Amino acid sequence: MSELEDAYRLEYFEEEGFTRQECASCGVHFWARVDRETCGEPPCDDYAFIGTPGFDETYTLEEMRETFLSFFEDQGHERIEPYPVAANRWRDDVLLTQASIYDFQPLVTSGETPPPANPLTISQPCIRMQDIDNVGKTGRHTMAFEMMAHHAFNARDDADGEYAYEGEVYWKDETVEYCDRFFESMGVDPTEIVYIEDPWVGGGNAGPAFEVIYRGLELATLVFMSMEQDPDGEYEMKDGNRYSPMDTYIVDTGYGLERWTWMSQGTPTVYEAVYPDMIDFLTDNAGIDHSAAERDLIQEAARLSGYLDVDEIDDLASARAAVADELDVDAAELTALLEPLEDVYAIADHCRTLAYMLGDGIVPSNVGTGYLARMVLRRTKRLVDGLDIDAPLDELVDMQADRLGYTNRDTIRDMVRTEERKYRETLERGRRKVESIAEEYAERAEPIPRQTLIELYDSHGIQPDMVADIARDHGAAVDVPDDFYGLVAARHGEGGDTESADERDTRLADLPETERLFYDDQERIEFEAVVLDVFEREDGYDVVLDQTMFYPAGGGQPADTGTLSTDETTVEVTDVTRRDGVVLHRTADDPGKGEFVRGRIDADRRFSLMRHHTATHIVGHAARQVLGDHVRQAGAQKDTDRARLDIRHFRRVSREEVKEIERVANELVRDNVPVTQEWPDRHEAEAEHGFDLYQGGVPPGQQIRLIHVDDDVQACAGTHVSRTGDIGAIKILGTEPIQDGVERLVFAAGEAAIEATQDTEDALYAAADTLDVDPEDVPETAERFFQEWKERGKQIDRLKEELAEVRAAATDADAVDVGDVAAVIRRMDADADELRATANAIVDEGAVAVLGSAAGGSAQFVVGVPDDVDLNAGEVVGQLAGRVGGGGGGPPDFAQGGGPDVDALDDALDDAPDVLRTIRNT
RNA sequence: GGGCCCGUAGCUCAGCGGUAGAGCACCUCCUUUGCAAGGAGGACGCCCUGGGUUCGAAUCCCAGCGGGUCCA
Repeated sequence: MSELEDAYRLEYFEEEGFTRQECASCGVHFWARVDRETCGEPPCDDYAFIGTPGFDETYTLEEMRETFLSFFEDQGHERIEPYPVAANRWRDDVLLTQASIYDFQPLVTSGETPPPANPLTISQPCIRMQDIDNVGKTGRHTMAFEMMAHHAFNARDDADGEYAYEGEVYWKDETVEYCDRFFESMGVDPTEIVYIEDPWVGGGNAGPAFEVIYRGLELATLVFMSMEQDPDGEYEMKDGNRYSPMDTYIVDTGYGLERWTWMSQGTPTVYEAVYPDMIDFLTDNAGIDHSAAERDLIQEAARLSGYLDVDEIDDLASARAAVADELDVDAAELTALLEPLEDVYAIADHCRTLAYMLGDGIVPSNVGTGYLARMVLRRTKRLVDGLDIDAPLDELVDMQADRLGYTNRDTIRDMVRTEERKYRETLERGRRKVESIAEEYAERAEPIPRQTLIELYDSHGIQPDMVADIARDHGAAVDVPDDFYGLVAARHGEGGDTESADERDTRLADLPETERLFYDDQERIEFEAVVLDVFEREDGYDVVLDQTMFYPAGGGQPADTGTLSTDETTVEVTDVTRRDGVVLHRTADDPGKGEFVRGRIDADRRFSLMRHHTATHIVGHAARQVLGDHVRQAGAQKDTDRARLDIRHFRRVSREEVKEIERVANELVRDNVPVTQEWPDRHEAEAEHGFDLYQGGVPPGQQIRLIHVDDDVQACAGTHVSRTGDIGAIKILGTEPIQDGVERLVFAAGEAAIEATQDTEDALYAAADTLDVDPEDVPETAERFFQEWKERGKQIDRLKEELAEVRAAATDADAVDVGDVAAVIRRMDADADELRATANAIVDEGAVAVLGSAAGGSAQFVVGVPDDVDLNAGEVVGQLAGRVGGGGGGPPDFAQGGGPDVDALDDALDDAPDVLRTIRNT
């Protein structure tokens, strides 16, 4: 780490008279214009702005954002619109946007695509779930925040590769100077600013960085991203990995909008500065009312709250006690005073988090970002209930959604209400389950075991403290282990990383990118090309051409098939893939390197895939119109006879909605609008259409291909029909839930739609034929038949009872004396039900019943014994069944059994009297 | 995407190889007519679907469908 020391010696520091100093308390190195004892950051120093704002003027959140952005605009930066908080919309390695630099990873930072502007400034909404436990308690942590930033993307002049930007815009000195100047524009005395050296590591990159401290508060972080992970790298960073310099180097700054606003107001906590209206509403509603003395105490405690960071202290209670000690008040009293306020702060923050998430189209679910949204919502709900706030949660979230300017507020509220209902149901289910378990253990005077506790949480989502509460009411003890969540994690085991060793074919890397002709004319099926190379594979050959009409598998569209012909031979193309821009045609035979070939693709297959692909766009578009703007693609797969589109939605799609989607989709087909493609600059496309472009993933490159169908625009590499009318018809075949929050729509397009409809009709006609009614009468008739069938079942049961009684009445005839009781031994070939009923009837007459049957292909016995007779029916059956090669058993008064040897049945029954006598006598 | 739990009467669930059960709700009668009333009787089940194991499956195994939950 010390190897980086030189990286912090800036000319700017020299010119401005900064000196490098070491904190007497924590030992970190920092730069300041005047000599200091400590680094300025808690716990080495206290907050020095609570009640005494640190800037000349006070700002609201909106004013501060605007001030920052226009300051950097004046310094030559272009202002960029913020990205969604759902970062998985443009990258697959993270779920949520946690910093402004996320917007530009990985394609811009690696130099593959250019930034939307350079340099640029932005205020990016972010969500950091890892801060969730700190929210409300420290006074400065928020889960949702805006990171104001300016970025500059530089590439080394001596770099080997080609990069989407070149040269140096600016680097460390300018970045620190901008920071100083922005502080000065706020009226800050520059001698109070401290730059702490704090190397940064994250996401495979690293570099030197400064934390910027003013009056005890970290207001900005200036990161100089310049290294990438490299096992042979010369620098070892704090994460234990080695890093080496990279060809691009990037200024990555983060100015916390909320903290700057807070600094300007000097309120006890950041929350009061950021959303004062909501805090007022919540405190009022929760009935929190403080005396002047209490308010003073709260303010005093706030000054010291910087010590409370649950990540850095062992025990919140003792840290709180230390604060109480300092203020000379009772710790319990202080806690009682602060805790409701902390919950109010947390609620306001969580509601903002939810507004961002749901507003940006995250649908609550059991996976991915949806699961995070669900967790936040449930936590918020618990806090709201804990404070007895009677405003509905959807209204609280809506207050933040309104403030943040979202337009889909009705959908947001709908999703919140749906989630609340699901949570309530889960809690009710859990309560019943825990109650019955608690009663059981209370009765046995045992504590509820850990294993049960863990299972309740893991399988039913019931928090251990809730189990403890309910158990106490029922008088059962619970032992909640300290490392409870660790035990849960252990239950899940280790998730092994699967490494994909992608062996690069050097011959392949030397080949030029294959020209893709299918974009020029998507309906052509023949072309000519030159075979550039042929790779022998285990099961055939991969043929590389200079240009091709074959579509390689991708974007949920399967590859084309067809033939490649030379003058001498024709080879079948069975699969087509694309690697690093090179299209590989899999064939059974080698057409010959350097040969001139005519390619011909299977037109029926391709056109069917095209119809399904365009239909997928249309169905998605229609679903968005019918279900709401939050609907987006979660996956898609096209085939020749059907396609499926997985969409994010917070409810099952009803039959009515399916019909409506189908109607809207077919309307678009009948309108016969043109389907067009274009290759605009990616940033222009993003600016014009937003990230909803990337329904099927984010393509690399400076230019991206867009497909327009009516108002629908998507980045898409697939092949499409030229007019919607070419699809013919779209038939939605069904829906199925893929996971919570994701519904699959299965549909067929064109001829496949007709065939699918015919298949459905065939099934109906077959049913109608069997029932011998008209197709339209099938539902009614089926209903009637089913009712009648059930009625007959009952009737048969009644008749069997009667029959059994009649049979039993004839007992005397073939009764045998077995000691002092009578036994009826009889063969009657009937099913098990009848045997049982008859045996029961005989037992009611006071006799032992031994019945045998060969019905149903096997020998069966039923033995019944009256209450007052000392004979074990199970033993009898066991012995008899043994004689027919099987087994049996049951309770002492009524047993059943049998075996496969039907021929031995009569002999077994003949032996039955002896068996009975023997068993009675032993 | 992975793990775990659950599908039985209208509802909530028990039963976990041997004749399908309880509470609530429902219907009839009695007693009362005071806030979850009491008593007697009654009706109500493709035990999610399809395979397998077994003499025998609601019960065990496999697959599917449906619901829930935890984790990444």
